[in-house]
Amino acid sequence: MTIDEQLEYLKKGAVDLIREEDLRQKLERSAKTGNPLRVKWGVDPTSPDIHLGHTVVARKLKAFQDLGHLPIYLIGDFTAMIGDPSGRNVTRPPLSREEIEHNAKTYREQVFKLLDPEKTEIRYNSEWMGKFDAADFIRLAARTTVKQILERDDFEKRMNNQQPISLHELLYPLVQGYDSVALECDVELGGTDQKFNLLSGRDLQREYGQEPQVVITTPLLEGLDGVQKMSKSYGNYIGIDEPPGEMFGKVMSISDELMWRYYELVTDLTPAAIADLKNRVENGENPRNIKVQLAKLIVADFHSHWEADAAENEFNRRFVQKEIPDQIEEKQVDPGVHNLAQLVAETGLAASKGEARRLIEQGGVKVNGEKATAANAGIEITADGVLLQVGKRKFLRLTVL
RNA sequence: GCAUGGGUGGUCGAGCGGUCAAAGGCAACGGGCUGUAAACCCGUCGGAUUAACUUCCUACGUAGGUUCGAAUCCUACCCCAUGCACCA
Repeated sequence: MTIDEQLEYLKKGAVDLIREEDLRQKLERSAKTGNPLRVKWGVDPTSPDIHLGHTVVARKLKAFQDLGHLPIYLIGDFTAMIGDPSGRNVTRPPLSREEIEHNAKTYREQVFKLLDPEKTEIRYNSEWMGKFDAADFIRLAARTTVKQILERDDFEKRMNNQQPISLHELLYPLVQGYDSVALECDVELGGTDQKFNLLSGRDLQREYGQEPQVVITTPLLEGLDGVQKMSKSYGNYIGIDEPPGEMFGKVMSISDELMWRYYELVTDLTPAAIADLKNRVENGENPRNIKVQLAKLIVADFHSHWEADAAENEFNRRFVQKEIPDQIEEKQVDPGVHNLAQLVAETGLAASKGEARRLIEQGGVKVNGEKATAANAGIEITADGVLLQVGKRKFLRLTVL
């Protein structure tokens, strides 16, 4: 690829590229000297799972890797030990060394579903931040001004909305920025919400006499609800560790509109190919088909093609032909006659007896495939077992103890 | 420390003595329809209890109080925000 082509490739889907000219220079120099660019992606190991939203950035990292550059996967274990700044109302408890180590490990495994581990550097910011003493920290803090830090969009908003900002949050951009100094990064990637922090790396590198890194931000992927950004705490995420069937189903549950966003951000399809799909829908093709294709692409990315096919088949059988799944969880109960609502609640299919009753009244509960009508019906659990279904997705086979 | 304004259900956010288990939005859940776990429409959305109209309990920062009656008024406390306190 020519430098121009590389630039185009790296720009795809990015929101900010600061500055393009700097990136061009770095690419040119790298091509000349043969030294790969050092490209950092920092993650916060407070929650152990990577979801689809993270992969938007990870893909960009992979793009650099594919061009022969060096991804640096930075695990922010030091910052994690202090606590999490993004927990706006809830201050999450600091994690222990062991928890962080554990999370970092799963992170590593997961990210290598996308990246080539042989060509990736994994670093921890405790390597250098852990050696900082209070004096070092104060010296670092002296490199910036309060006003500069408060320019960060979300700080400004929170100031205006009278929401609290604790002091240590102001230090985060500094620590994150210093990581770039320590790693001598050429490029740093992150979601658009990271823009300020990434830029602060540029500033600090300049302060420390280094060439400032290039900053590339990627859009934040909306979660399944299509409203909020994908995040574990909103429960609207697709974890890349999830089983194929689950993953497939979740993709199918996003709205037709949102699916385009997923195509753009988490698949390798070119803009032209996506435009083509859109065209097909406009010309009357069922968006469902296009969504199935998306679901398969995503499942195949993190599992395999055959598992993607299997997930599709399973999905069709269950939701199109409304058959019951092959694998059903079993639970043992005492033999004899049970009150239905009670049973549904006790087995965890509903959160409470009241909810169970409501579900039954609304026709959401089936016993052996028959819609249950009376909440207080007695049902007998025999040696043959009883198949209990709540809604379309929850199945449970009850057998005698 | 003082002053002012706040703390409401998963979340945002109304209510400011009774008709409040608490409007409305969002999220979630069930049903219908369909092209799917999409869109749309309908319903549900603290817990227990009754076949059911019901009844009971728990809940509006915490603890008390006033009142026949409190999320709403008073007192104390806790927490949050903003401002003031220095430069006279």
